[in-house]
Amino acid sequence: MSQEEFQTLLQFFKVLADETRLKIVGILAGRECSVEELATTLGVREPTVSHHLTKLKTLGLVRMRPEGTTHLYRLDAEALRAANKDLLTREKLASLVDDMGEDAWQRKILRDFFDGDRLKEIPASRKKRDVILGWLAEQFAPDRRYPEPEVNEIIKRHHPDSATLRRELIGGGWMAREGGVYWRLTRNA
Amino acid sequence: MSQEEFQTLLQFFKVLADETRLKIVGILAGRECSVEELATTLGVREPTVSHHLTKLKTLGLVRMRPEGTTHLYRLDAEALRAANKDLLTREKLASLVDDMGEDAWQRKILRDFFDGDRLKEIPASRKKRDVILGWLAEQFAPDRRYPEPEVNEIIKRHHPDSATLRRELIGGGWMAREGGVYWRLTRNA
DNA sequence: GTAAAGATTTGATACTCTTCTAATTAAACG
DNA sequence: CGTTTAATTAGAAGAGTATCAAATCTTTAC
Repeated sequence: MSQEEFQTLLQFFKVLADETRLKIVGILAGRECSVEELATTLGVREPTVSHHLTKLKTLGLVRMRPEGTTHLYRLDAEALRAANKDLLTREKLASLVDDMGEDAWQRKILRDFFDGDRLKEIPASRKKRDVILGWLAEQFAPDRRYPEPEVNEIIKRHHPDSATLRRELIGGGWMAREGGVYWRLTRNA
Repeated sequence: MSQEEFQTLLQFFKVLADETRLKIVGILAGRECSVEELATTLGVREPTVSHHLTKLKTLGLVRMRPEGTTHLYRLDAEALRAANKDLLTREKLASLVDDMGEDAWQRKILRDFFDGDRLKEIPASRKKRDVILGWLAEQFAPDRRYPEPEVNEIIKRHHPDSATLRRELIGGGWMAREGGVYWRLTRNA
């Protein structure tokens, strides 16, 4: 599962989302630098630079090499290339949240529009109506055939306007009809 | 010039460096959503989602399509691909700060170690010594030849230990010697 | 071994930005 | 045209974090 991967990506953006830190990365892309040199170049104090460098180190973006008492930092080009590789493809992003589905929202819609088994009203917005129709379709067995009067009866358990809802179930592709007989379609996931 | 480009990149990271916002991008990568749907899915209030969506809009990462009174948002896949393209190559980063050179730091070193024309001491650290030696080399004309006594004399204007400094100038590649004659080298940039 | 240089850690302050509630706007529908 | 639904804007409270000064640590140099 990709919850960790999501957090990694988020951490990556957080680390780079600071002006000073991004400048440090830019400077180190060009040359090896000591902490003091970075501080004077950036116009900040050494502790600030140290602080930022530790954050960059957690991503593995910079490497340190001691020389005497000074610490020379440089950019890890390999890590940079790896990080940039497919950082933001649509597929990657979608996969990071694919487990966080639409369920929560759909449950809320059902809660909002149902009073027990009774449908309080038919939602005006298409997306909400689809949620209701999806639920309604599930009240029919997938492998059975229903004559029109039975369809109406089942719908009327939940809402009086069976004609409109029956039409919507057909038009939305939730159910099919041939002659006077109806059956439920299993929807494209 | 690339100051604007730097700010753009920084802004990009800032916008994506938020957990809620990154989740929104992930969700919209998979399907078109209303503000309300995003809110319930994420477990936050609508105004919060609106706030994040405006930030994402400034990057052009999301597009809005009104349907009735609801606003349906979707990810702009083209913008995403463009943003990801070479986001973080070393060359790109280096070019973003190439005008912010080492000058500030070098001036500080010269200020620290010089008292007027007199070099107070020879820095122990290699990088600092290089700055001093670079300055010292500039005291020699690039197209002249200097006998050793003259080299010593020029160095002694700034520091008594002409022997050490003369050796360092040769060893560091700042000057060259043949027989008893010295001349300045123009350094690799 | 003591001192000095350079870097890091600690603790405090200030600032930015997320999130909320409440108020406002925009659009559809009777 | 008012009413309702959905979204946005305004304003405030709170969390997170960049920065600094002071203290500590670590390594070299005399």
